[in-house]
Amino acid sequence: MSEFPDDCVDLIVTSPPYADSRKKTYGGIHPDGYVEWFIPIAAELKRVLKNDGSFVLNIKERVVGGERHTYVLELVLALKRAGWLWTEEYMWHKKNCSPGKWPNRFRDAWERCLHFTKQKQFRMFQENVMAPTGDWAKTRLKKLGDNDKIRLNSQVGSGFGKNIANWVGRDMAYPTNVLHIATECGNKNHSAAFPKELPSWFIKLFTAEDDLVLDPFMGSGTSCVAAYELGRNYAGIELKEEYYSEAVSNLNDARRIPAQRKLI
Amino acid sequence: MSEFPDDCVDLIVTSPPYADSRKKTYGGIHPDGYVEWFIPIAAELKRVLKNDGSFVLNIKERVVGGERHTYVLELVLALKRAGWLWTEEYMWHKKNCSPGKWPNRFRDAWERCLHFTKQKQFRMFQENVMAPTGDWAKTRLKKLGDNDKIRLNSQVGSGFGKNIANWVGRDMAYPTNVLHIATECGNKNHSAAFPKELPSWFIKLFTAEDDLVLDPFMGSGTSCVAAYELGRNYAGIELKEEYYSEAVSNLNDARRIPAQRKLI
DNA sequence: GTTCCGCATGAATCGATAG
DNA sequence: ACTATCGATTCATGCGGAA
Repeated sequence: MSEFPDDCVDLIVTSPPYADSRKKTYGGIHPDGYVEWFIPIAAELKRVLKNDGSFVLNIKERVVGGERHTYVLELVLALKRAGWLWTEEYMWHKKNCSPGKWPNRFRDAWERCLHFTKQKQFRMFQENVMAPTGDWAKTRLKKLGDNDKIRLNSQVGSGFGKNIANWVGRDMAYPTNVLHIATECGNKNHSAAFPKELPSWFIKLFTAEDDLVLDPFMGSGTSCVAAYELGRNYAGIELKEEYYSEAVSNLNDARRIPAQRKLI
Repeated sequence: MSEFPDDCVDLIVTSPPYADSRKKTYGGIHPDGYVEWFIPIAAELKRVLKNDGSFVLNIKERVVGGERHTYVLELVLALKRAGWLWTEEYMWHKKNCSPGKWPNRFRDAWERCLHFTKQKQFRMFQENVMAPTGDWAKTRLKKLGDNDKIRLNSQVGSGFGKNIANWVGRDMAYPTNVLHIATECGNKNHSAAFPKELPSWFIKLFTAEDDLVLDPFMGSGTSCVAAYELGRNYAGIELKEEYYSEAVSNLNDARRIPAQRKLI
């Protein structure tokens, strides 16, 4: 990242390695040292980000010794001390979270999407993530699983399927700061990073076409693919050769999404 | 609270006055002094709570100067330093959050329900809050009319009708740590407290009948009414005479919920 | 062409066992 | 005494193949 000029990135959206969770692939950052490890990286991120840009950090603290570790809370405080503004905390509701049963807790079905900026005024294109509502939702929701109806009745969510584009011009509403997105599982080879819908949503919200999106922990390139599909420029950084190759492969397979579908 | 004996409360569930948000009614605790104000109260809460009890704190940080204030994060760290275990953070997704539009953020549709305990081992009755599974919904609900679905839907989490009870143990699944509950939009006089469903869920999860539930910021008594309805004992503390009277009135109107419905 | 069913899969966590 | 590994538990999703 040191080769990047100052103030050149419009949006940073990333999902860094979670503390201790991928020790086999990333070497494992210990929770107690997580903040110390992250802060110098955040300083470079702040340097390359434009003043009216945004930094979206997808992260969730792990359970250590029966309680939630506090390194994410401490990271927010440390980033504030480093000059970042903690503008908002979006919530990713994972509709299909990992199974399991334990005596003292339920399955964890949400992650944080922390939104940091360099200044109070920043670029935001709210219309780009409007979601359907009203009568439209009633008819469209019929095609969703019954389970969605039961658990998430009448919710105006954060973007549904891709064919949503057909309904442009009908009743649309601004979303909330809660995103309802399923994790990608199934027949993918790579270890499922966050679902493409997640970076897509923030890319649509915080950038325009031809803007530059950076993912400093690229992994298999989900954020970069999302940026490419939406007609944005992208930059990704990845230390692991294996992940890098996979990202290149995924980006080669990626296709731009037709313009009229970008608005949704 | 100083009159309470040690280790007498099974569950503390409360929604304290949010910093600066109700200054007209509560005198307004400034965000910067929030932790300092809360810590001595938390010490008393820790004294009166049984060792295997739980403390559920419903709270959300306000926006101050364009960014989220950090007093809630600092409160968690301070409570940990005071000996509390930060066992879990449940998320309350407000299905119908208040309308509004701002240039730099969307409507806030979630609040934290922080779960603290005194020790790793605590009482938890997971079966009491089980919800229908996806398969159950797909196969069983298909034959019901839409009205039936809606009616059932509205009762998820707050006790089902009688005929649903027949299915207990067959097609029920444990919930996640995300609660989908609508805010109560009725024309109540008091400034909107949390919906009764929220304390009800935690009361069912963390207490048995005849246990003692405490709400140290009773307000209009929502938590106490929930406890009473579920056959628990309750204690509430409220400084404002006006709120206290309203709570007494609400408690006089409350009715116990028939036993067979408590289990769902 | 639909609808239905079966199956693999996942940023998980706990408790017990082994080093 | 402390850390590392492993089995058990559990459910929404999306795919492919079958009806």
